[in-house]
Amino acid sequence: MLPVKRGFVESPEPEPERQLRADARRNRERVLAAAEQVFAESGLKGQIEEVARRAGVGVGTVCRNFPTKQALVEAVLTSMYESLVNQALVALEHPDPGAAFEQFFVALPEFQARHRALGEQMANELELPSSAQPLREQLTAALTELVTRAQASGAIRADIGPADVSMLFAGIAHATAIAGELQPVLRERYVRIVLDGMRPRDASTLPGRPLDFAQLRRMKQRRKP
Amino acid sequence: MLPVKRGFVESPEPEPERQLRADARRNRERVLAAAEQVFAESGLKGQIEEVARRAGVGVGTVCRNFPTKQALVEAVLTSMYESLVNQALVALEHPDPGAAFEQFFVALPEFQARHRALGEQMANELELPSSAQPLREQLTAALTELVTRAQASGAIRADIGPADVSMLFAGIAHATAIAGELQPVLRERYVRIVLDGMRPRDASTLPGRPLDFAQLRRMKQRRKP
DNA sequence: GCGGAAGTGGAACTGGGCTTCCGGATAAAG
DNA sequence: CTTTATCCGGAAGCCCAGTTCCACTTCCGC
Repeated sequence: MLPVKRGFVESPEPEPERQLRADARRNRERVLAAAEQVFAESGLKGQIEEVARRAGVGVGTVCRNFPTKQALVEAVLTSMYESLVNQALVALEHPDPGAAFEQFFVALPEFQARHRALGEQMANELELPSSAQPLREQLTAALTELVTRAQASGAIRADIGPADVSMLFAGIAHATAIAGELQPVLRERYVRIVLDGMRPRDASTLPGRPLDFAQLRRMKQRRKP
Repeated sequence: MLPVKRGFVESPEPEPERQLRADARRNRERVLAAAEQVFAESGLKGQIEEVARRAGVGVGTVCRNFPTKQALVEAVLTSMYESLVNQALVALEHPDPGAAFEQFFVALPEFQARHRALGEQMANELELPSSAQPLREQLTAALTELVTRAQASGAIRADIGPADVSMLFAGIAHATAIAGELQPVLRERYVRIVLDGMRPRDASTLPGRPLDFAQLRRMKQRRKP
C-alpha cells in the first residue's frame, strides 16, 4: 500500500482523475444522484436498470462509470458516511453533553431509515469500501466521544458502551423502516423509550459488559467463514 | 390430472392427505427439518439446494413436496408461529402480569434471533401463508393481553400500544442477530434497557399515539404498490 | 419374488439481474 | 466544417437461483 503522497517517482497509479468530457461528467452526477435515491428507498437490492432509468441514461453508462454494482454502492455509501460524520461533529459542538447525545441519537436512526442501504450496510457490516474506512473511523470516534461525555455528565448510565448505542440505533432504524407516513412519529416514540431506558438507575446493573467498537467488529468478522 | 382414487363419485377436493409411502413421509420430514435449520441461520435467502443437501435428498424431492420455495418457507414459518403462540400462552399463565410480560419480552427476541427467517417475516410482513393466519391472530391477541395486563398492574407505561412492543421486539432481534456468541448477553442487555424505558414515568408522555396491530397492518400494506 | 404405482435424483430449462460489447452519436480540437 | 477520441444506448451474454422433467429405483400388495 504505502500511500506515498507528493511528486517524486510516481507509482504506476490508476491515474486518479482522467479529464472527463463535459457531458460525461454531467451524466456521472445524474447517475450518482439516481443511485442515491434508489438505494435509499429500496436498499441494496435496488437495481441497476432502475438507476439508469431515473438518471435518464442507458445501463451501459451506469456500468462504465461504476464498473460493478458494488462500486456504485460504495460511492453512494461513502457520501452517506460523509454526511453522517458531519452530523456527529455538529452534535459534538453542543455545549450540553446530554443534549448533544440526544440530538445525534435522534438524527442517526432518522438518517438510517431515510437511506435504507446505509442502514443495511451499518447493520450487517458488509465489506466496507476502503474509501469510507477513514470516515467510518471518524464516526465511531465521534460517537464514542458523545457517549463518554454524556456519561460523564450523568445523562446516561455508565455501563453502556458506544457500540451498544450503535446497535440500539440500528434496531430502531430497522424496526421503523417499514412504517409509512407514521415513520417519523414512531421513530420518535422509540428513541424516547430507549433514551429513557439508558438513563442512570441506581441499584441495577446491566448484564454483561459495555460493548465497544473493537468487539463489535470482531464479532461481525467471525460470521463470515 | 384428475387423480380419481377409489370408486364412488369423488368431490373435486384437493384431497387433504394422500397416503404417502413410508419412505416418502420420512423424506418429507427430513426436508422440513433441514429447511428449518437453513432458514433459521440464513434467513429467507437460504437456498433450496442447501436444504436438499442437508436433508440428504435431491432438489427434485424437495420441490415435489413443496412445489415452490414460498410453500416451503410457509411450512416452516407456520411451525415457528405455533411454537411462538405456545410461548405466549405459557407466559399468560404467569400470575404476575409484569413478570409475564417480561418473560415473553425476553423470549420473543431470542426466538426471532434464533430463526432469522421468522424475524424477517415478522418485520417485513411478507405474504403470510394462509395456514399461519389464525396463528398470527392468536399471537397478536395474546400479546395484546400481555401488554394490557402489564399496564393495568403498573408494570409498564400506559401510552404504549401492543404493536409498539412488537416493533421494539423486532428491533432488538434484528440488531443482535449479527452478534456471534455474545448474542445472548447483548440481547439481555438491550431487553433490559428497553424494558426500563417502558416503565411508567410521571410527567412525561410519548409523542404520537399507542400503536395497535390494525394500524401496523395498514401501514405495512400501504408499502406494497 | 413380481408388477407396477409411487418416489427419487439430478440434469436441463427458465427467468431475472449484472456485465460486456459495439455500432452509432457527440463533444471538442483544428 | 472535418476529424477523431470519447461517450452513449441497449441488445446480447453470463451467472445464479428456482422449477421442471424423466429415466431409474424403491416400496408394497399380491
